[in-house]
Amino acid sequence: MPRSQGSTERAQLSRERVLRAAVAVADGGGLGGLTIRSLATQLDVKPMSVYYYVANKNEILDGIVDLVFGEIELPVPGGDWRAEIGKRAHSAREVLRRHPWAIALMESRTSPGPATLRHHDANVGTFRAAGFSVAQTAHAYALLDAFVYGFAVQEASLPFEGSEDAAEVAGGMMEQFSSGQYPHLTELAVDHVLQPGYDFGDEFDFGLSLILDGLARLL
Amino acid sequence: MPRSQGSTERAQLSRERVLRAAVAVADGGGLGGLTIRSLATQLDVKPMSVYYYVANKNEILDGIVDLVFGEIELPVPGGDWRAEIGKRAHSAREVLRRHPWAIALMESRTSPGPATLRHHDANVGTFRAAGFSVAQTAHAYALLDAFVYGFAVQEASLPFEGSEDAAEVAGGMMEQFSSGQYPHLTELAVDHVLQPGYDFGDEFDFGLSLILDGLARLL
DNA sequence: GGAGAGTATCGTACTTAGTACGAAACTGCT
DNA sequence: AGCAGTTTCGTACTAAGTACGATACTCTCC
Repeated sequence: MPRSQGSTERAQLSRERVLRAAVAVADGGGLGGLTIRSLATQLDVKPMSVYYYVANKNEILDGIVDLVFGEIELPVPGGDWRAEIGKRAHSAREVLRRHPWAIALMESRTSPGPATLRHHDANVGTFRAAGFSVAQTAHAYALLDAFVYGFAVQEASLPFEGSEDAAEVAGGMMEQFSSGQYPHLTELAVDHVLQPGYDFGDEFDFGLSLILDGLARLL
Repeated sequence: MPRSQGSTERAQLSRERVLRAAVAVADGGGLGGLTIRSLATQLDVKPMSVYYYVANKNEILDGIVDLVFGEIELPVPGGDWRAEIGKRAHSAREVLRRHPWAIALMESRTSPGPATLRHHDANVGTFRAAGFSVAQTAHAYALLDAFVYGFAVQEASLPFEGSEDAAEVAGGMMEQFSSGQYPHLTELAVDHVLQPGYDFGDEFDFGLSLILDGLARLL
């Protein structure tokens, strides 16, 4: 019974709408909160209706990973490679921050969608245009992406957001720290991480610069 | 009814045995294959028996993450920092290769166990002993771990193991490649990744060296 | 050596989630 | 109107986490 009463006109479903709604649900409640039923609720339909547009939940997961890849700004081959690669690294980090659940997914999905392939192609192309050999490009891209993904993993696992609430969260761990068993961790926490103004996110630029410097030396 | 017939003496359960069995199940069938029922089968008991040793499945997940951290070789503060840090990076990579499911877990768990804390403490201590300032240690460790985790994520998402079967797996993707839409990816695949002898794992040493070189320059 | 008390294991059953199967409601054509 | 194609939904089965309480075994302490 589509578009039932004619008055409360409900937009048509579509694969696109299903996947976008899935992203919204995951953003709100994590991957665990994404169930066919929660997705159906979000779309204001009954669970089985979404199965007209996707074969199964796996297809939804593949689909939203590709949507996320599509949100990352593409580097432009032929431009200033440091700027282009840096730009897309920052963009990727932002996107993964917006959709932390995507990191876990990218690991388990094995069938890349078109946005994913386009994304990788643009990156590889940027390195090649900058003068990196094919082998060097493989090295560089593997390293850079390992850093971006890994940083996102770390950032996602932080139990706090920003620097303000770091202190209180750390309070709980401090009980274990105060046993004196972890002196170096304690020092790092007390003298650095818990200081006002500390933002783990700043570590991203340090790492990115170090890596880009190292890569530049290859040329 | 413990140790029932006296003859088929079944070893006592324990939290330790439960967690080790959980690791074994996850190693065999991935995180998805780890259910209370599959775990119980592995232990040769009935599902509810494991709940005597753990409060819920979450506790199992926290527990096995800590077990995995415990498998990683610790660096020794005060030794040759490059060697020590490099050793633990390789060890971490090996361990994460043995237990690929652990990567996804580390992201979502927020209550570190003792092995986890000990691990981080040893790393931080090694940097400090090498002469890195507290702030530099934070930079260095964040960068290094981002790389190690990120590399593990990438390695886990490879649909093949070793270089032999790369070719056939790539065959499927090639259909999309051959459309000519992804020229740089195609070049990378054909001229490099699919060449005999290519092993993605080798990229690890390149990245690790580049990072350690960059860090050494800080001192 | 029997009576609790404590320890370890299990049976039953409820809940949530994915989804197969087919019915039903609506659309546009003829 | 009648029919075919499209879209949505109702019912129901299965798998998995786990609450609750029963059951069986072990270890004191008299």
